[in-house]
Amino acid sequence: MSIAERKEREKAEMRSLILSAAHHIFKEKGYDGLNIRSIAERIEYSPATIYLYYKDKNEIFYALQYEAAAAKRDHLIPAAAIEDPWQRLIEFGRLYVDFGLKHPDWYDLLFLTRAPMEHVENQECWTLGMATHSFFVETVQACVDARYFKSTDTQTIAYTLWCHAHGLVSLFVRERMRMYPPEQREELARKSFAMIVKMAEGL
Amino acid sequence: MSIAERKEREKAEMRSLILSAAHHIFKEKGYDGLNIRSIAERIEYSPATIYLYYKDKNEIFYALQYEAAAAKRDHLIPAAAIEDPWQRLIEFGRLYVDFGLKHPDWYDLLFLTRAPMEHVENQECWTLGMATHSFFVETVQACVDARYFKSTDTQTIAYTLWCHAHGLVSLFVRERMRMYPPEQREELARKSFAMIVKMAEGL
DNA sequence: TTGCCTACTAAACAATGTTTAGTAACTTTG
DNA sequence: CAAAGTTACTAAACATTGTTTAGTAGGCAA
Repeated sequence: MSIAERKEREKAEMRSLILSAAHHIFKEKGYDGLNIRSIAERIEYSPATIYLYYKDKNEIFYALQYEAAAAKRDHLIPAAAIEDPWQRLIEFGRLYVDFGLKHPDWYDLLFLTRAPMEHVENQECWTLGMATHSFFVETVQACVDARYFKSTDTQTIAYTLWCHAHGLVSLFVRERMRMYPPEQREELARKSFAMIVKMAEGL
Repeated sequence: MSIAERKEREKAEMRSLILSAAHHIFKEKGYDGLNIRSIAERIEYSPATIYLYYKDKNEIFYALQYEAAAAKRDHLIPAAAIEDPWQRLIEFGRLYVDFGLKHPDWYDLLFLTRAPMEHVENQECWTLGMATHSFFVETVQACVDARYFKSTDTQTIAYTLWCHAHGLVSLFVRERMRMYPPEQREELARKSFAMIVKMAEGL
C-alpha cells in the first residue's frame, strides 16, 4: 500500500501548496487580488487543477479563514498565563484589539467578509473561533465569580465588551474614522480601550 | 433654451429611474444580485445606456449609499427633539441600533462594505454622515457641559459609545452571533444597550 | 504487453463590468 | 424646408473571473 500512501501524501502536499500560494497572494494583493488564475500561475499549474483539490473558491477561502482564526488564537495566547482574572480580561481585550489593528486583513476575513457565514460550512474555523470566545467568556465568568463586578450577568457583560472591541477594530479596518486625523486614530483607540476598562470597573 | 432645459430634466429623470431600479433590486436581491444587466432589464434599456448616466457601477453604488445615509439620518431625527441631552443621547443610541437591526442592508452598505471608501469619492454621502455624526458628538458635548459625566473627554466618550453601538450592529449584520440562539439575539442586544447606558452613567 | 486509471490541461462556457462602432431620431443651420 | 450636425441609444464585442468539459499522456495493474 506504499503507492497509495505516497499518493495521499502528494495530495495533501498539493492542497497545502495551493493554500500557501493563496495565503501569499491574499497578503500581497488583498481579497480582491486573490483569484483562481493567480493561484494557478503562482504554483505553475493550470486553473482547472485547483478544482481537483478544492471544490471551489469558497473552500480555499474557508481554509484561509481558518488560518486567520489560528493566527488570532495564537496572538491571544499570552493572556491565558495571567492568574488574576481581571488582569487577564484586560490583557485579552488589549491583545484582541492589537491583533485587529496589526492584521486588518485577517480580522476582515474573520468578521467583516460577507461570504463565509452564508453556508454553515467551515466548521473547523467556527469551532476554533468558539474556543477562543469561550476562553473570553470564562474569563468574564471568573471575574464575576471573584466579585470584580456588581453585575452577575456574565453573558451580557461579555457581549458588551466584545461589541466595543469589535466595533473599535471594525471602524479601523473599514476606514470609517476619516473624521479623525490619521495620527490621532491609534491614540483614540487606546484611550477608548482605557475608557471601556474604567467603565467595566464600575459594572 | 427650453429644449436644453427639457433635456436636462430628462437626463435627471433617467438617472433617477436607474437609481430607483437599482434600489429595488438591491432591496430584493441584495448586494450580490445587483448588476448592470439586471438594472437595464428592469428599466427596459440596454446595459450600455446605463453608462451614459453613470460613469460605472461604483457611481450607482455611491448614490445608493447616499440613500442609505439619508434613511439613517431620517431614522435618527426624532431624537433631536428631546431637550435633555442625556435622554437625547440615549434615544439617539437606541435609534441607531434600531436602524441597524431593521435595515441591515443599508447599514451594511454604509459601514461594512469594502468598495465605497476606497477612493475618496462619494463626497455627499460622507458629508451627510458627518452631519449626523456631528449631531451625536454635540449631544455628548451637551452632556459633558451639563456634568452628566465625570470625564470631560468628549471625543473619547463619543467614540467609545459609537464603537459599542457599531460593534453590536455589525455582529448582527454579519451573522457573527451564531453562538446565541436566534430568539436570544435581539434580547441580548437590548440588554447590552441597557448595560452600556448604565456604564456611561458612571463615566 | 495491454488496458485502465490518475493527474493534468486546453479550451470552452457562463456571468458580469465595460467599450466600441454604428444607427436612427432629433435639432440646428442655411 | 432640406442638409448637416448632434444626441440617445443599442448590438455586439471585449475583458475578467469562476467553473466545467473533453480529452491526453504517463504511470500502474493484470
